[in-house]
This record gives sequence, C-alpha cells and structure tokens, in this order.
Amino acid sequence: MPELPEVETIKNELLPLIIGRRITDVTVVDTKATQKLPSQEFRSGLIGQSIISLERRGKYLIFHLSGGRVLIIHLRMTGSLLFDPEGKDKYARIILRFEDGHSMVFTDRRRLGVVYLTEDENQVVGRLGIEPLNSSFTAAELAKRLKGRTAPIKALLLDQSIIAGLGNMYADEALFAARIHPLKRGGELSSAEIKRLHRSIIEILSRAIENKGASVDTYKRPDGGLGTAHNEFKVAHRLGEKCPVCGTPIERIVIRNRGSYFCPKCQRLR
DNA sequence: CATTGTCCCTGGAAGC
DNA sequence: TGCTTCCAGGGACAAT
Repeated sequence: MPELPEVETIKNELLPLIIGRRITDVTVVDTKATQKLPSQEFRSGLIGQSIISLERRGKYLIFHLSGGRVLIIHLRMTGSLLFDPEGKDKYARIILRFEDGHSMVFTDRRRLGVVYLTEDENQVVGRLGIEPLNSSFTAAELAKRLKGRTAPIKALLLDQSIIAGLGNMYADEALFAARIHPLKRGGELSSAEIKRLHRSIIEILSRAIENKGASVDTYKRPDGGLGTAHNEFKVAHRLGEKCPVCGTPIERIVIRNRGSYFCPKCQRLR
C-alpha cells in the first residue's frame, strides 16, 4: 500500500530515469484510470511532451511537462509504476513510451488508482495538509491542527487535509511509538503526547524511506524490487503477535472502517 | 464546518 | 475440490 515512504521511494528511483525524456506514445489500457478525461485527449496531451520534473506531494506523484501541463498519479492501494518491465503485465493500465525506447507502465491490480492531466495541479493537490517531513511541520503546528478536534487521533492522522501522506500502516506505527491509543480524541492529547507523536511521525516515515518502503500487498519499486520497511513494523498487521516492548498480544480494532493495530498495555486510553 | 458511513475494486483467505 | 462470502483500505462523496 503506497503511503508517503513508498511514493517518495518511487519518486527518488524514477527521477533519474525519466527526467528530460520525451513521451512519444501513450496507451490507455483501462479508461477508468483517467477518470472523466477521454483517452484521446489524455494521449494527445502527453505525446510530444518532455518530463521536466517529478515531485511528491502527500501520496501523489506530480510530473511537470514541458508544455506546462501536469501529469498526476495516485497509486491508491495496489498501483505501481514500473520502468522498463520485463514481459507483459496483466494489470497494466497506462503505458508511456519514450523516444529512446524506454517505457513506464502504471499497473494496478485493484483498479483504484487515479491519473490526472491538468493545467492546474492545485485542483488535485491543493487541499492537502502539511508535509510531515517538511521543516514547517513542528510540534506546535501539529498541536494547532489537533486543537478542539473530537475525532479519534487515528482518524485525524489519516485525514490528508491535516497531514499529507500518512496512511493506515504508518499511522499505527507512529501511534505505537508515541504510546497513544488510536481512539484517543485528537483534541485531548497532552502537550507531551503531541511532542512524542510529532517526533514519532518524522522518525517512522524517515526510517521507512531508508528502507525503501514496505512491501505489503503489491508494492514494488520502479525496477520491480521490494522494500523492507515492513520488517520493522512493531504493530501494523501483527494481530496476536507479542508487543516488542511489553509482550502483550497486539490487538486490532476498526476505526472509520480501517483496521487499527495497537498494544493495549503500551497505548492506554486513559 | 466536523464527523461518520458507504462505495469503489479484485484476489486471496476462510467457511461450508 | 469448488463454490460463496468476507476482507483489505485511500479517498470521493453523501448523510447527519
């Protein structure tokens, strides 16, 4: 499941492979991927353009094109961007070909991923919240964003308009590291808890990027390689396993239709 | 506005 | 073995 560390890894590894390359052909295998944009319009908007930059914002990949337009891809649950994949991909949805014979394939088993082609990227990413690895993300800023909120902290961490890029796995890991129960109301966190949570979010995400993401489900890097961040998960997807701190079995509850893993002893509600 | 619930989508797992 | 049902979850959207 691509969250911030996975998308950041894809950006980092794709960047040197595609920068400056001109798109010579586009195949739209699955028209659902481009949403309401007709595939002919999508193709003609891309063909002939060069990729001049690649950035990440939250979980979005943003490709700036020479003509001024912007290609934006969200991988959602099972999407991958593969560079020069071997053989045919059963789940290929969009294929970009470059003038020198290379290709980039957007594959997506569950077909939830979305591709945009726009002149104004803010229409797609404009409502996203703060970047947690940006220096502007401070404990004071986090406190401000949680103040007065009554929803469970877990739900607030998943709200992309508050913090951009955290997903289910890393939200659970950050809450465990900060020793905060996922159901605790956001506005009721103490300043000590907010400081711990702030630090944990940064450390968990940074470490996962060092590990090139977590290969849970279908996540792959552009060269087809996997990430190793999941090996360091302490609670996420570890129902019934022993808490590495106290040995208590990890529990799972559902918050906003998302499975939340936590240690009932280390993360007390009160 | 804040919060909560539903839906999309598919393949792997679980149950019968 | 083979069929059916459930589940995973990011984000758009509707309802409250």
